[in-house]
Amino acid sequence: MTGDPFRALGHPIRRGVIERLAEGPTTVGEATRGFDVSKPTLSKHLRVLEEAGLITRVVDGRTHRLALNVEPLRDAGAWIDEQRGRWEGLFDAVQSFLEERR
Amino acid sequence: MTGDPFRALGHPIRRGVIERLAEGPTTVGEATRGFDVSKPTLSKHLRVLEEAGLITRVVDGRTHRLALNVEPLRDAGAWIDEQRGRWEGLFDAVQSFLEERR
DNA sequence: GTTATTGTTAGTCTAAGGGCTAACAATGTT
DNA sequence: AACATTGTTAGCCCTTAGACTAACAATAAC
Repeated sequence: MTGDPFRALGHPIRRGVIERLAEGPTTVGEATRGFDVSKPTLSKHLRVLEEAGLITRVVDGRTHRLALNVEPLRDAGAWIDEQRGRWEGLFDAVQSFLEERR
Repeated sequence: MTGDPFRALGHPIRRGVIERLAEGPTTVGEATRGFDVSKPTLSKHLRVLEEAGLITRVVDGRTHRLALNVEPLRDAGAWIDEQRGRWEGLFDAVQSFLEERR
């Protein structure tokens, strides 16, 4: 888990893979079907997701079964909610702040 | 808003700036204080955040006042929650999936 | 035992990311 | 008017990201 989950989520293809896996675990082939890039490129994207802890791989014969790993997603969501929550407790301050000073 | 919010959140310095702004709007100098990189580098990071719609800038004399913009944060959080929610409705399928097949 | 399928590894290429210094622009301060 | 402060722009450098092709490894199917 050397990778940063936020960074891993920073590429649309990787988010696309996450979306597919969110509907159920599946193989590499299925999880990456339709993205218009080469297989090696997709393989790299999967590795980034794996290193960030966002997906788990179980080798099953010649196919690799992928599953979503929600913990990092939960953490990322919690961070976002935390920042949002703090900010939203400050609307009065924001209002006065945004006013031009004379 | 040409930038991708997820990508913008992919750098620790940028997340750090978000964390500071979550505690209240402030100036560039304050929001970036303590990060051990040069001013131009920080300026670039701010631009990335701005282009992703995550922060708003109000020029006030020679200082620039920054404010957090929660909408993209909310969207990002919603996306994460959605994926997580879908996945968590599947635990039975996951269990059977993860078992080795003989 | 070939051949097909699934997926990764190795190596290369190019562009973008993230850093720096030097210089500037704009405003405040004295 | 001169200087200080706040912040950006311009230009450079180096590394990493993200793509490709070619080749391989492992298993399944025939």
